[in-house]
Amino acid sequence: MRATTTSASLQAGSPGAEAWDLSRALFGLHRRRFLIAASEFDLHPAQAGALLQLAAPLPMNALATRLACDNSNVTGIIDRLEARGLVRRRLDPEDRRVKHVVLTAAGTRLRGQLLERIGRPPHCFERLSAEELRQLRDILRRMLADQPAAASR
Amino acid sequence: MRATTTSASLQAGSPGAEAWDLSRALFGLHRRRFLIAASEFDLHPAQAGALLQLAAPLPMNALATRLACDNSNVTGIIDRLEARGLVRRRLDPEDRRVKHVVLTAAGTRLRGQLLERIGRPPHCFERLSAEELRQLRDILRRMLADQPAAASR
DNA sequence: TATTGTTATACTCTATAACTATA
DNA sequence: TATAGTTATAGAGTATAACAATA
Repeated sequence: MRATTTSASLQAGSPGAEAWDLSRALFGLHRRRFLIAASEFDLHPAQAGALLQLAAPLPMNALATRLACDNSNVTGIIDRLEARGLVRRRLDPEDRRVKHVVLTAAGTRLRGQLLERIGRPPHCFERLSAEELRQLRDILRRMLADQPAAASR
Repeated sequence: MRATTTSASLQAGSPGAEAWDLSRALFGLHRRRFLIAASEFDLHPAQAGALLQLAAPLPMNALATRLACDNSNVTGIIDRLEARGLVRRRLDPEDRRVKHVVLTAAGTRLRGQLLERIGRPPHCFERLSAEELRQLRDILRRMLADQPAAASR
């Protein structure tokens, strides 16, 4: 027995708990697609993950937070993406400690190709009716509204 | 312009496409939780991923498929989990080429602790009503019904 | 004094290819 | 001949700690 503040619909065996279990099964499917897509572009998973985070320029620091890894790892990952001409470092004129990671044209193109692969809904989405897809979208919208990308729990 | 066989509710900008985009945002959140939980138990992400796959014993081979990596990687990952007393290799009496990876008592315990961390729905689930959680569960159930864990697209 | 990013180190993961044992 | 798993190798990721530059 554990005392929690969780609402009834989120406790073990509840609809919420089961919905999260099923979500995690879907994550596994997505993860495999992601790994396969990354390898097809000769990207290490961590490199592909970094590229995907770079919809807009991001300080090294923020990138480390999003990738849930140490700052020192980002140095190496960005080094190699930079050597491949996919990103560049841009100094922040307002705080000269900070470096922003910016996609090059080639990086933008490759990121787009990566998104074409993993951005397409998986086949199991085709099992749903148009009405169910709308319901799913609306529920996820409400769940994720105003959630900063780098958050959280 | 690309010719696809995708139904109207899955094309770019459609409810289905947006639902998938939002799902991927949720995956990112889950991924960060997973990485943090793994490091708290001194597990490399790949080791934690392997442990999570081991709800039941699994041949090395099948584990490699689920982790979307080469067989040769699984050898090292399982070596280290075995050295830590979390899993053991069990020979298959029917096909002596095959080794099944089985959780030890300690491995079962650690896997349970890991699941306590990442198996709890994230805070954003609390934004949903009981009715919405039921809807979400039902939609995901239909989407994932009869999908083998190691599948697919 | 704290923060950003880098470097150095040790360990782990990853893919590839070659190898052994078994089918 | 094909498959399951291991080994060897080279390159990359990962955490930790120490460091320089900047705030």
